[in-house]
Amino acid sequence: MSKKLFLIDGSAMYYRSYFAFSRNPLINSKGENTSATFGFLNSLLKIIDREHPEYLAIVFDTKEPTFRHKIYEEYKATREKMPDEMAAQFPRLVETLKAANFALLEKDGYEADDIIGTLATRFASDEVDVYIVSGDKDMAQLVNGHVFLYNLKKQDEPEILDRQKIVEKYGVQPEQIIDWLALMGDKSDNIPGVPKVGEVTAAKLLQQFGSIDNLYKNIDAISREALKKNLLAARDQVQIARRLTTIDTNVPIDVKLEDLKFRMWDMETVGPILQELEFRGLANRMKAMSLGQEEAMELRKFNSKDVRYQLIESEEEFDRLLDTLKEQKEFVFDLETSSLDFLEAEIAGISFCWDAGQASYIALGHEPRGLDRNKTLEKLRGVFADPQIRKIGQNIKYDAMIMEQHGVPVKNLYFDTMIASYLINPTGQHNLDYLAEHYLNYKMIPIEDLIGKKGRNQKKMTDLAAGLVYQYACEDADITYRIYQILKKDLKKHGMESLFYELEMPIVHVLMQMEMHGVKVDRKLLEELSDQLGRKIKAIEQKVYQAAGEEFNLNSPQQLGVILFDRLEIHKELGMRKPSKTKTGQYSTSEKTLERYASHPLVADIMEYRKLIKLKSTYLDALPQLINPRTGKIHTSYNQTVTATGRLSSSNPNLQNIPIRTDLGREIRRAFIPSKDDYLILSADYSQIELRIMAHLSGDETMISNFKKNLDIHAATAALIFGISVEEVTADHRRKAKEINFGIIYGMSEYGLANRLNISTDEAKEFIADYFATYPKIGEFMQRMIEEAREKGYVETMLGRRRYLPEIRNPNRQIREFAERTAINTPIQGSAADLIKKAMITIQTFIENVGFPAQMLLQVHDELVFEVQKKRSDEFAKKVKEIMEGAMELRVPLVVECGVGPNWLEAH
DNA sequence: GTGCATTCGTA
DNA sequence: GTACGAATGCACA
Repeated sequence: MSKKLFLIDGSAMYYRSYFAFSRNPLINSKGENTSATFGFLNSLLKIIDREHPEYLAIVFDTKEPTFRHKIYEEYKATREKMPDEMAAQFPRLVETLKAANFALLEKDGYEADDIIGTLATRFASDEVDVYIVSGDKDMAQLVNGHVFLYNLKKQDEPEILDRQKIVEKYGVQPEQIIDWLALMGDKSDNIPGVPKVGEVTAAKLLQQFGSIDNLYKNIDAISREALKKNLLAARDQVQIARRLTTIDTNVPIDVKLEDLKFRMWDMETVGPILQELEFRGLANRMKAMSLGQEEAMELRKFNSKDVRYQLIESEEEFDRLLDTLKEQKEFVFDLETSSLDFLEAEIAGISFCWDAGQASYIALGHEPRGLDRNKTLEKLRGVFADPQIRKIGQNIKYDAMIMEQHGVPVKNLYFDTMIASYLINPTGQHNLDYLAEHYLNYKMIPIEDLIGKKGRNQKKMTDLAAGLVYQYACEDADITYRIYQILKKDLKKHGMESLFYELEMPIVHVLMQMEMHGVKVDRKLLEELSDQLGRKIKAIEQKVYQAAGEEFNLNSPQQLGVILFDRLEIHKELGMRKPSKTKTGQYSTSEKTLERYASHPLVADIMEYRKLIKLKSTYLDALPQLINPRTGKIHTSYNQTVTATGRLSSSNPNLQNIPIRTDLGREIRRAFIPSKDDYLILSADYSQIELRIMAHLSGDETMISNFKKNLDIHAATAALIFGISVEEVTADHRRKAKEINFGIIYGMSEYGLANRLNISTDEAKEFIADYFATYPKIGEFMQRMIEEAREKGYVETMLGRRRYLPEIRNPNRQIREFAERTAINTPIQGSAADLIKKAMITIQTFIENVGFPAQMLLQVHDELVFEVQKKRSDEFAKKVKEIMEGAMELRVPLVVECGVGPNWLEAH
């Protein structure tokens, strides 16, 4: 067997690694972006693990110009500079690679390609096969019987290209690659080719003529005149291109094969660096590899000696488990169920883990049999209800709710790995599969292996035999436990213990109560409104079709645009221009665009149609379908780990976007009613919460004093920036001031404000200048947030919630400025989220401690909605107001407005 | 069936 | 100009 020499184009691999993570960069707790280093090492390990090369070298480009620049000044001239943020990671990568013993090569004046070409030519022999890892098709010219291209693929198998595969892939022999590239040019290197000649034409020409020289000798054999003309015109250019694309295989570099011998790294040397980078999984894997046990890092499967997964099917076994469970201070529990909807879900079984590598699965609802469900759950009540035993889980709210649905209350929800991961990096992923790979470098058994792919034929857990499920279920619990051990320490390191244990975990219980209780809606009212709108919509539809002269899909912005502006050309009637086009080249037909053409009766009708159809389809028709037949109520899900800022989100349905701004839309709120006869709806909302938080965070004296005087903040702002008295403030003044106040929270630019207020950029600029003159510390605050993001890599909220902003150093202005706006907005929006969560916990505790006849129903970012017994609603409103206003001590007062009524609409 | 784009509802 | 989720159409498989 030949020995293998791997020659890796390090610069190319570095680029690829960086961009693989650019959407979701890897950031360690120090805020250092480690994406490129991680990706690079990962690729390297993959190769080594798979191929066990005897020799390996990593080759880099240098910054010095090469002989190609001398031949052709424009060489690579159009290539974009490496992003700063990417360049910043390079020294770290080199440091790591050196510590891991890799042979690194570079030489001024030569590209990595040339060095690789030289070494490949020098060392390829009957004894040594050379594999080039580059991704660049230029390298195909080097391929021969002992030189191959090796391309890493995203998943599974790498692609290995030998002579035959090159011919299949490109349509030319390796010896023809140079000519082929020269004919078609290379955009990324700024080498122009022959106009109109791409991969295919170039390959055809070479198949016909063999080489460029021969092609020009027989140029008259080309019948297509245009092609011939282009070829002739580019003749000199093609010769230059040939020289540029030819890889130099005679680079004077003093390297012997023995210098490239791959020697396994020493963990003593790389270990500390990997630890600094916080590459835990990778470090484990490298350790395993260095010990010569490549498979070891695959976490042991159920049947291996270190993992004990147990299926519990008999009462005796269960009783033994229960006895041990009772002695634990903490355990992971995880349910397998028949459905993701907690009201529908049947329990298939429960897995437990309190020691890494050991887990048990209690089969309760499998085919053909399992333990008696009710009896077993009854026996488990004690441990679940025991507040001394800490419960750990992944997305524990779901499991706990199902237990409660089955009559088993769960006390002491101590640790949710999903939430912990969310706090460490809110913009990342938090599903168990991802966490397992990220923290443990372990690939979970895919659930599809068990229940099949999504779709009609997907099985339910309860359809399967327990013997098939338990390994999967035990693995879930085991992995969750291992991740828990890591994340627990991480939270401490990040200074997030109180945020986690005192805010996020306690809120889980509150959300559970809200979701399980649900909110009553008046189905009949919704149906009546729907019928009413349905008739109106039909009428408008007919009118529009008449005017258009044909029927089309009014819901399709694409078709609508064509009808309005190509067919009817309504812009001409109005003496206006066509609207701008969207990214995908269709006419914009958004509300904002249509507004401009609204004087046309057809457009006015379409706008009305849009409004009505939206209300009907999104709310009136959707909500009744989500009423649970068992409870007669709507049970939304509150998601605690999706927003980047710390807010909750709501889905299935989203009850955080029920209309309020238009009268017709508001009517939908009339359908949200108490679930009991003698109850009322209470709505409590924070007044100007985000502005108040900004006043607090900035410490701006003027704004603080405005709030302390309990002034109408927008009017007060208007008076100050326009230099008039409060009495002189008109509605228009106030509106403008309000826009600026809001705009500031969003980190707006003068351009944005101008757009919003329909004024010139200069005027907007002036407004903003006046604003900052009025509230000087607000401007300082904004600057400070941007600075903080630059220095630390993240910004944080009042309770220490973080958001990483790697884009803050992005050289692309648009991207960078977006990050700057987020740096301003996130501490404000996120602190408001912290605040209301705190209030929710206190209110829920109050309700439960006192047994108050009230229930929290909804949270809409700055508003809480309850149902409360009529005769005690005043008392409750007072208490809620007191708690919400006292949730945190700020430099400004917090103001909460309460309203009660027979439904959500009238509670406002 | 899945994924993206557009639009529009909320704070 | 921040933060979301849902309905719809449409191009792809």
